[in-house]
Amino acid sequence: MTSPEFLASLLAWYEANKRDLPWRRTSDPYAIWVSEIMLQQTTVATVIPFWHKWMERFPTVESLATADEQEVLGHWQGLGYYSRARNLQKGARQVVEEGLPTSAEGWKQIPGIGDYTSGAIASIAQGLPVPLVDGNVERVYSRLMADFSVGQTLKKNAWDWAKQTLAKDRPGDWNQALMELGATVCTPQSPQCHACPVQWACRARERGQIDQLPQKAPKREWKHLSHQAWLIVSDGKLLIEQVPKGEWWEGLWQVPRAINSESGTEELSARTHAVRAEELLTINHVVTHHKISLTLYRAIPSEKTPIHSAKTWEEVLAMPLSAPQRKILTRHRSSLFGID
DNA sequence: AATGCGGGGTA
DNA sequence: TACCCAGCATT
Repeated sequence: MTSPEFLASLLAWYEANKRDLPWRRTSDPYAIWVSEIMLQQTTVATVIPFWHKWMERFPTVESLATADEQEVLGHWQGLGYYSRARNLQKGARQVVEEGLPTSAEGWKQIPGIGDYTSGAIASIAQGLPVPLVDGNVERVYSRLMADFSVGQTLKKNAWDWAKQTLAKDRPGDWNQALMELGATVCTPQSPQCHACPVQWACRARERGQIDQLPQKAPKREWKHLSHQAWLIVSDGKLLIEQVPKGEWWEGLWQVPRAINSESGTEELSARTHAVRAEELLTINHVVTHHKISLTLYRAIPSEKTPIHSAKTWEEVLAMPLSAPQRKILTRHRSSLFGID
């Protein structure tokens, strides 16, 4: 498996078939770092436009380190998992203080960087001989070696294999070749085995078990959540608030929201000094293993309602909002004014 | 080892 | 709806 033929076949295939991704046109460790963080649990196609906009606004570690957090979150809006953005800025500040890490272990000390990302930056941006395992590598490994294990066991086996297999003279290309194979040929559904440069080395293909690998872990149960949000309009402006620290969507903005219950209604009433009126619409939002039902109500402000902090529709929609808030506000506005 | 994170595109 | 994406941090 670690034969010279195996390494040479995959590397040659990579050279001839690699996608032209924007972060492959730079060797700037910061630019590659940004791409790797964005690519955590996020597809390449989604990331590309965000990466361009980010690099335009925050072209250097210094520019990110000194940026306003609201602007950082704003540029992340739509990518999700916002702790990635907060950690990226923390990391930028750390690097400005201490300099760039010079090893995978060093990168791992930076918030938001774990086993995969430290290996990726060290090997791709710095040419260091360290392995990596992501979802692609795990799948490629499980098929090549016909490993039917699941979860942590599969992950550990894949790491052991990646360490042994690593092409130490070209670690960055090798790691990307493995991931590229998984992303474009050895795909989860309908893998293109006939186009695979190492099909001759694949035990799952030899045994006709490609469709059974990798083995899936049992899926988790859905958790159902019900939230309510209040649309408090005064003089054409909406009352909004920043999500407090420790809550979901911390640091983003929202129209006042609580769980959809008696106590939630009381809480919102106490917080906004408004009175809940008619129901406007409900949206469903799915994230990870949660199904969130969010209902928007109109609410009537009182004299004590802090309407001085209200903002126009345009201002609100320009702020960093959580996905469900953006969805429900956009949908309601279009039903009001017939615009998107 | 399991879970929280609180997204999003695609078949 | 199901699947899963260049995962990480916390418990």
